[in-house]
Amino acid sequence: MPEQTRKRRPYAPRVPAPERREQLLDAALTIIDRDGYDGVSIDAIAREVGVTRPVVYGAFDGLGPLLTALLDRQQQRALTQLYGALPLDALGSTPVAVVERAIPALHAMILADPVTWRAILRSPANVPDVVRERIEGDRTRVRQTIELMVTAVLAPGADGEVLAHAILAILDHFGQLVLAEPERFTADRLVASARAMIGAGQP
Amino acid sequence: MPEQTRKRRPYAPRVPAPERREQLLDAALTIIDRDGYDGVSIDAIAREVGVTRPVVYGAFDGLGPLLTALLDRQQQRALTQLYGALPLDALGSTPVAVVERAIPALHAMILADPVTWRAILRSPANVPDVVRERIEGDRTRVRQTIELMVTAVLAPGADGEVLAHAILAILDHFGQLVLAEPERFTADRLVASARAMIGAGQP
DNA sequence: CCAGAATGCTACATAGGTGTAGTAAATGGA
DNA sequence: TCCATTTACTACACCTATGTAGCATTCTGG
Repeated sequence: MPEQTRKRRPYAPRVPAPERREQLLDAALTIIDRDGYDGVSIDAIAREVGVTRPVVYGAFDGLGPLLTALLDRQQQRALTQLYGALPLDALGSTPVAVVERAIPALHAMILADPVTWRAILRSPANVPDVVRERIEGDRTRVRQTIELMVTAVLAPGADGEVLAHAILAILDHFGQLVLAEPERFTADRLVASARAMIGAGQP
Repeated sequence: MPEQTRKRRPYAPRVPAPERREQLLDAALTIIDRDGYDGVSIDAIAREVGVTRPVVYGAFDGLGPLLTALLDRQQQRALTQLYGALPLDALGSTPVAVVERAIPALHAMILADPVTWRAILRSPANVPDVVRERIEGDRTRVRQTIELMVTAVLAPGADGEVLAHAILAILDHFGQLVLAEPERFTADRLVASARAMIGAGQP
């Protein structure tokens, strides 16, 4: 009987459940960074870790819960970084001063953890609903924070809502530029342009 | 033999090839608008039209070529609209004047053909390569046009490249706001905010 | 009215993904 | 040492999508 047990797959190293969960989340993040959100699937994650699908199902209830857990893990990190970088104590400061503090801080923040920020900034509209709603919610909250800063710094008559949208759109796009070409888009360069935009004639 | 010909599918209306092609492109656009780019597939398009897949393959060589054809059709329309709305004769004008002309024009343009613009503005990173490259190329060209306008209007020392990125990011996002909530984000409101941003103290 | 061209359908093979039931191996404590 | 637990694997059933070969139907011009 030579063909009896035809090459059983070698066992992957046995790993306790909690550690396996972390490992799977890492794998998911790696895939997102390498192949984009489209590449993420239970199957791809299992392959990335060198394990079979049932192992993944043993650790998470499916792709949605897994990605939610991934967000849970990255979210605190990211938001902490972000709120640390935003000059929340902007009251009484000038717009230019705010920009000159915020942009370099955000620039450094992104380059310090590019994988996380690529996953957030490049997150497309087609991610699983759980993920999209989550990221959208965070964006909204950040935008509202920006709105507070805007109305604190600018004339009270300004349209804080729209300005906050515009600022976040710029920051978002600047972030993507930095991630794509860090050497070309330095903090100084972005600050200079931001300063030019707020109006060179500002006090 | 009662079960001999078990319900053959009723023939869809016969349509000459060129008309069928248009119909399929319309269906693809409808699906993109309704379900996003993820919903688009040969299968979905065939279903949308009420026809079987081989019919689609008879008209196009696959999803890539079909979407390319769709872009071909929408592109001229969109770019014509866009370059008509952009104040290319900006030299000698003030930034505020440029904004006051451009934003209402863009606003009207988007609301006049929301389906096309949703397909462009919401196009995510994960569309088929053909489409992504195409839209990216167009964006780059538009951005370069903006860069020309910027350097024409602003001080020659300004960083045209970064400013063009920022402006396009804002316009892009404003477009999405208008598409999402046209009543809330009127042209006037967006113009006012843009004016505030270029600096209230500008001449 | 009746070919033959044009158009549409069925059916199949292929590929990748989901989720699960049942089984096999490793591990640690009695 | 041996058994129970934990962990991992196999195998299957199912789904959706791609792409194609061959057959069926409709239409049109002679």
